[in-house]
Amino acid sequence: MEGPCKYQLDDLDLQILSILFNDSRTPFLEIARQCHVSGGTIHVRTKKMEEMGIIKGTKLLIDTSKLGYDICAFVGIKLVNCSSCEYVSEELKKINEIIEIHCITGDFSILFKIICKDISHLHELLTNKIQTIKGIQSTSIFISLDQIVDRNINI
Amino acid sequence: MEGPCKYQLDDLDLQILSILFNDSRTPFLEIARQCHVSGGTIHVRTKKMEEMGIIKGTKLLIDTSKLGYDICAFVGIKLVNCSSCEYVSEELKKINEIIEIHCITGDFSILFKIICKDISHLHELLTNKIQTIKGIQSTSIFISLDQIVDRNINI
DNA sequence: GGTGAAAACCGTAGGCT
DNA sequence: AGCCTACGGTTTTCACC
Repeated sequence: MEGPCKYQLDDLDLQILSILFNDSRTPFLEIARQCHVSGGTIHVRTKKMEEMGIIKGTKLLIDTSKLGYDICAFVGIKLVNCSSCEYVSEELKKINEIIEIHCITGDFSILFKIICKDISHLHELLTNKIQTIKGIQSTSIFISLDQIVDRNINI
Repeated sequence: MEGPCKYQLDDLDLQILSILFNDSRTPFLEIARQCHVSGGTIHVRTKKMEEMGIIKGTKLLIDTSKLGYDICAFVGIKLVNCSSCEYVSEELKKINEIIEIHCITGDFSILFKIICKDISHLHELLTNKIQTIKGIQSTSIFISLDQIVDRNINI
């Protein structure tokens, strides 16, 4: 194995990924022009990377504040018992406003990202939906004042 | 104002968003069929939401572990002085492996998400690129063992 | 593995209701 | 504001190299 990654992607694959990172809707023919190959090749390569599971899809980026969701916060959870991690994350999953959940090492067992309309909405979700989940010892809130970067790794 | 959000989106707009949340590359004609309107209408609505800044674009979702980046971690930063927040985040922005940066309230001033090949890569970045930034007092690492959810809010 | 062209499909603009 | 039509561009496939 000589490539930089597990799946022996060649330079062309990486170049395609790099272009799609900047704009995931770049037409294949435009990518083809930039890479000096035919559109068919881009199609085959992209499909291959999708089948490999490298490209999982695309996510719509929206300005949640314009939808009335002004608060973005991270919440760290300490569990009474580590073994309840799976149960608690399954319960968190049911809450629509939670858009990212991670099991983590360190001071907390679970870290999640939540989007709320305002502080009282956050308060209500914490009190009535989150802190009522069995096995949670405590929650620590980190409200995002500003998201400065949201991008893909540049390979 | 009677809608659920600041920008008076109607049911059709919300339905379009909802479909795009599930798959941001759904063809307009397919959305049109699901919403029982013409493709042109979907085009106009989508363009309107882009112009309003509600739809900011799309982000390619990739399996970073398949690209050889096995470690995903959150890092909380305590600053010597709150006022250096902007400077520090600008410096962090220059590091490719950092894909998300937030200014936050709470125990930390800055929280960022970083993708690394392995633990030694993370160690190297922390020691040589991150902890050398002026104004950082301490860093706390939370390694993600499992990302369970990554989605948009379901309106 | 790549090419180039054909066919099917989609995005976009313009006119009409 | 939505519908329909038409055009230009894109995706996808496939025979050929």
